Amino acid sequence: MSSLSRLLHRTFSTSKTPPQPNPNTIQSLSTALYKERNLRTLVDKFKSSCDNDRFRTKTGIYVSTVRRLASAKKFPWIKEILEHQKHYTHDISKEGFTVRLISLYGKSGMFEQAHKVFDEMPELKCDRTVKSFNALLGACVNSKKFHKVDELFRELQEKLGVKPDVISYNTVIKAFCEMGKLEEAVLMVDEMEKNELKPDLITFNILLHGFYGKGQFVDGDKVWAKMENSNVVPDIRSYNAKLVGLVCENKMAEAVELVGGLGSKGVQPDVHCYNALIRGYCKDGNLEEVKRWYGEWEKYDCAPDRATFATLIPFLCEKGELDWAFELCKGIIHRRRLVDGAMLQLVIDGLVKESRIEDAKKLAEMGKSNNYTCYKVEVPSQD
DNA sequence: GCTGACGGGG
Repeated sequence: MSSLSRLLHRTFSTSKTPPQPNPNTIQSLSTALYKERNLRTLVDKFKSSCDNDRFRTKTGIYVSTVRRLASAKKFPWIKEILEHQKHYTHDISKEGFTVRLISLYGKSGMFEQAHKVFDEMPELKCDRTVKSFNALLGACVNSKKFHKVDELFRELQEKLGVKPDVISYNTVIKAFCEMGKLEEAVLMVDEMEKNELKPDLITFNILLHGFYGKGQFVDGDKVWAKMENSNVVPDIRSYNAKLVGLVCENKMAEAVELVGGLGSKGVQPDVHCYNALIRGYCKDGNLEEVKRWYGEWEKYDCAPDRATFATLIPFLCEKGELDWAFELCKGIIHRRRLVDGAMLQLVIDGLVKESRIEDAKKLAEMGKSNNYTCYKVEVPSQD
């Protein structure tokens, strides 16, 4: 047990230290080759680990491995490890396992492959129920083939004789919202009700996100009213959908009021609320309010995260608030999940522009020792 | 256990 976990951790952990980054071309080429070799090793280790029955139950490792390969655009390797799964005839005949493959292909944007697995299910001796039907719809959405979703939904219902459930409808509604076809999304709700399926919290959240996100408050409020009439209790995501809409429309006073009122509704504000407000004030160019809200973190049950800094740091650089940006970077640079190399480079460039070469070098040095790949200090010429 | 549905920036 523990030896398997240790092996898994050693092999598939993402916290492996990359080699020393270097802006020099030859060096960065060798870094790229190193990464490539590393990923190839990962693929081989993954495939051989699959022979272990317990390994194949580790959904999380499948997800993180495929995600790493997808972000490196190694799509043939994704195909290699997922097609390899078909050797495990006992597993592949279980719908849950095959659904996993379909959904992993979908998350990698490989809809064609997802569809192929779905089509092969009969010959893989695997039953197809509404579960794999939904997995395929979801893969279609995740691959951003939104226009295909509705067609697939109609076509497969007939072909397979499956009866769609709430999840099927929610997936199609999501696709319509993504395409901005909000009226059609609402028509789908009518259709599901006709088929005696009740829209649930997720249905409403998808719609709220669609309408409010496009600044359509009147229709968004209609969805909200329908949600309440259906005795569906809004959660933090429902409120955040509205909040994002308010922030997009620069309605900051209403946005603040909304967040302030959450407590009395028994809803705990989360990091998305704060980021939305900070984003709004950055968009407004309102440094005072950005400062004020940033300081509010500790009063609540959340901490600034990657999205916070991704909003805040470019804003501070633009405003010439290099002191604050510099301090923030120094504080979070050892936590890679919070800040990326592009953010550091922004601050370094800002410092250089103010002729604070020593500070720029210091930050670049810190970046280097924390294995960031982006840390160039280009000293402007003196003339 | 066997994950099919809702989030944020560039």
